[in-house]
Amino acid sequence: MPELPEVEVVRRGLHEHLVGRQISAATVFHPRAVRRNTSEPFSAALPGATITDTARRGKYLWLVLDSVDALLLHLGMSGQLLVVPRDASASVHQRARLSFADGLSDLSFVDQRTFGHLMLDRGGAALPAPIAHIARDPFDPMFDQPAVVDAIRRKDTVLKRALLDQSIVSGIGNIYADEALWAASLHGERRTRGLSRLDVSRTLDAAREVMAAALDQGGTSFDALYVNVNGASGYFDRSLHAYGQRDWPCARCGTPIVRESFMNRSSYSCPVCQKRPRVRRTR
DNA sequence: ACAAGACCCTGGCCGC
DNA sequence: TGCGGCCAGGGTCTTG
Repeated sequence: MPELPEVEVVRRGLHEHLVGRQISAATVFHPRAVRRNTSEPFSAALPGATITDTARRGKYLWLVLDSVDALLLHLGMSGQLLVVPRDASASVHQRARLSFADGLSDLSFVDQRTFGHLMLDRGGAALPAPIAHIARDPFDPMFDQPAVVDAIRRKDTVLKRALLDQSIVSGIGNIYADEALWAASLHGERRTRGLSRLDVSRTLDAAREVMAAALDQGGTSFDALYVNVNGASGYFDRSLHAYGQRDWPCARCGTPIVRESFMNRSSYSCPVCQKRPRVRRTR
């Protein structure tokens, strides 16, 4: 499940393998992979373009092209970008493929659950238009933490929901949200308006730290669906303290970690270190 | 304007 | 063994 660290690992791999190469063909195999465009722009606009750079914001990454266009990529939950030999047979779940003029290798986009997608942005802006609403992530040099802290505290919502809101701070998904909350000893259901600036800031620091640690180790992987461009899985899951650790002892106090339902997904936390707020009675 | 829930999708896994 | 149902969950859209 790619969040910021996993996407960054992929971006680095793509940068190493793709910059300077000229695209010769772009083929789309599944309409959902290009649902925010049609498939036409890919086959029409990409051939002949040279990849000059790569970039990332939050969980989105993009290839900068000398044609002024940008090829935006989002991995969704199960997307993989694989640099494969040109004659390699396609995975069953291959959704799109780029070939290059040098013929050295292809880029294969593989995505079992089809939440990932490609977008062609023709604006030429520094930040592609389709992700103009995505906030800076905690690794962005321009990330303004005091402003983000205030934005979170202005929201009428709970802390975990705010952490997952990509328009406030990007890159954090369910896994790193749970890890950051555990590290900050805060329950995700805490109302953001009742939190101190310090508590919110500590949580953001924790998110940055846990994602940095994951990045050092090549990203997190749980179900072999996430792999980097060479097909190697990350292994940060061995270092998790909360996510997926139901019934395992909390590393701080030994209390078994509990799983709770939240936003149609799972939240993991320590019932002692992360005190659940009292539910406000609504008459 | 804003918050919250629905929906999209596939395959592994579980219980019956 | 077969099958229904659940689970994983980011982002966008719809509803309230």
